[in-house]
Amino acid sequence: MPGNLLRPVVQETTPSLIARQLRRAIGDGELAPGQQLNEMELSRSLGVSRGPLREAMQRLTQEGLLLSVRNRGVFVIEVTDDDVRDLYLARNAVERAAAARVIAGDPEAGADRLLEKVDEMSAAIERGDTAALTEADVAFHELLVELSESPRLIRMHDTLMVETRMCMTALETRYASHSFRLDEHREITEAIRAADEARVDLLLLDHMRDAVMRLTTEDA
Amino acid sequence: MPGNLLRPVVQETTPSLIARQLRRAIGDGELAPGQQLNEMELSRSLGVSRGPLREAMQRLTQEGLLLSVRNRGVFVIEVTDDDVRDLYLARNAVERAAAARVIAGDPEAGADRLLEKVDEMSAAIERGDTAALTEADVAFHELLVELSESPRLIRMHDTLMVETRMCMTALETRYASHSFRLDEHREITEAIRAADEARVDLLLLDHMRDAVMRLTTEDA
DNA sequence: AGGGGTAGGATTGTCGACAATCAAACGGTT
DNA sequence: AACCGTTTGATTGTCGACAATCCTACCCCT
Repeated sequence: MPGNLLRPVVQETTPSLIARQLRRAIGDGELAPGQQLNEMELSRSLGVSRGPLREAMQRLTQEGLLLSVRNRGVFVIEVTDDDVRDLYLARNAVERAAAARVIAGDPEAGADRLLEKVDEMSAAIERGDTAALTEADVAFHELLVELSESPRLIRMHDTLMVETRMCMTALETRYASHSFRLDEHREITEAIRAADEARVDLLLLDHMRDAVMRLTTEDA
Repeated sequence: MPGNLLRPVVQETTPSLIARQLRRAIGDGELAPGQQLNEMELSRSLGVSRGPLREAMQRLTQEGLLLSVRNRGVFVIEVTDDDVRDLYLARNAVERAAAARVIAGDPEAGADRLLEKVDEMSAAIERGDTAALTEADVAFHELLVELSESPRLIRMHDTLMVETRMCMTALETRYASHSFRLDEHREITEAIRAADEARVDLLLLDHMRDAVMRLTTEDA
């Protein structure tokens, strides 16, 4: 036995790989909101046939990232202000539950891991690297949900975060100066360490409200 | 203008239709947990080609209802006790947020609609119709989330409810005598009407705990 | 008898081609 | 000039066929 470091070989399926590529492209804005996805063109640039590509697009359609219109094609969704509000409502629901799980589990260890991400944000701010800041911000929330160790919360959250990333890149200009958000993340982390669920709920809600304000024009 | 009652024609896409069929079949147990889905056979019985069927299966794979293994095929997921717990954890997260939205909106109207479902459950119990009882139970929770008017909560919840239904039908025997759950639903409804969010949270959590207890063998 | 290797059958993965549908441009008519 | 019908080009929807992979059963060898 050459050690336990040989994982079971799980070949990922092709549509799954393509789907991930598309998700990244949407999140990074390479595929703009409203844009139609030309199957022939996309399949060529991805080096696959239309079949697997179509299967991958169905996955994103199910996630709500693409909009499929019969005999017309699939389009990247356009997020309205209402969508942003709904997006953060859903994120709040998921992250709140995840935080509760972390608190019920090992809040100390979780807080330590989360602080690393806060430090990354801090470093990104020092360098004035807004892209890295956004990444660290996203990573913080993804880690929070991962720490819950709930497959379903994680899956739902992943979908929501692609949309979030899409909004952030689309409105990068308006989203620029969020240096003060650093403190918000730190407070959330410490509230988790203190196992103060009520306070975490409150802080998360505020955090989401801030983001919505920043990402929408008219506020509801 | 012949009235405003002509909706815009939205042709549903074929994979979407197939996906719904598959979801229903899985929820009703026609496709048993762990069973492999033979593409050729299924496509014949659905009257479509393998292409659209595969696209539909990718949708369910994304939802977590099917498990796709490369070069082996797709299988209906088998829900372990851990899965049941996670399932209800996720459901609690979604329904809790939905209830909060209802309370923030029009709790009176929502409670009225919910009471209808409770009455349906009551009627089903009178008739001894367990199938109808299960349906009404599911309908109650689906309505609760629909009332939130949150597209994302609704979409996530729909997925979770297919799994729930699958568990219920798989363990129908053990799940039989849930007459007392009627009161739980009524209490939840009235707590919503009273706009007592904390109480709704508590009742929902209890409700979920009950269900998990009933659907699992070993309790965590 | 046990183990390993090998052929067979079946299923999935991928591709290319054809049919169906749609949006836009064109041309004719009033 | 405005409107309507038609044609055209392009894109999607669907299908069948071929290649790749895997599981099973069988056979041979030790």
